[in-house]
Amino acid sequence: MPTESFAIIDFETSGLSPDRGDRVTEVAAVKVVDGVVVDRYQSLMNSGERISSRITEITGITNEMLEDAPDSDEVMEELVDFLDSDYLVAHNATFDKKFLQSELSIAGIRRRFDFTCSMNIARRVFPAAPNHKLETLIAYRKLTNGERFHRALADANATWDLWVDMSRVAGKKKGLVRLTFHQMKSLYC
DNA sequence: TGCCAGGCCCTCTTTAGGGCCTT
Repeated sequence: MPTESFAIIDFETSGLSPDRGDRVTEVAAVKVVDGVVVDRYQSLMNSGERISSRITEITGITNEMLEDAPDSDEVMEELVDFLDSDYLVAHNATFDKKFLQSELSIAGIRRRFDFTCSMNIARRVFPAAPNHKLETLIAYRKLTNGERFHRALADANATWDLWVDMSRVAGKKKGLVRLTFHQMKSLYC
C-alpha cells in the first residue's frame, strides 16, 4: 500500500495581501504520513517589515518578537526542507497559497505545491455550522484543545483536528472509519 | 472610524454579483 503524505500549513502575516507588500511573520506546518502526525515545524520570520498594532492585537506577535527571528530566506529554506510532500492543506487555502508563493519567489526558491482547502470541505461536510471560520468550527465540533487561535502552530494543529473530524464524518457516510487524504480530495475538491 | 485584497462558492447564475474567509 503506497504511503500517503501531506502537511497542514498556516501563516501569520502582516496583512491580507502580499501584492500590497504584506509579509509572513510566522509559519507552522504539521506533517502527516498515513493519517498520523509525524513532525511539526514552527518559526517566527523577520522579513524586515514592521507590523501594525492591529496585527499584534490579532496575533499577539510583536515587532520585538521578530527582532531576533530568522530572515525570510532562512525560514523558507527550512520550510521547503521540512515539507516532503507537494500536498498541503490550509484553512482558506487561497490566502496561504498566495503568501507561500510570494515568499518562495522573494527567497528565489522555485517550488510549487498542491493546496487543498479545509474551509471549502467544511462547508460541504458541516453545512449547518454557524459559519466556517476555523475557530467557530473547532467550537461547533467540540474539538477545542485550549490553544489560542491566530498563532501559526495553534491554527495548524486546529486545522489538523478539524481535518481528522471531517474525514471521520465523511467516512461514516461511506461506511468507513475515516477517509484518506486522497479520498477526501477526490470527493470534495 | 473603518476599510484595505482576492479567490472560491453559491445562486435570485453562466453576458453576474455578493458573501465568506484569511491577517
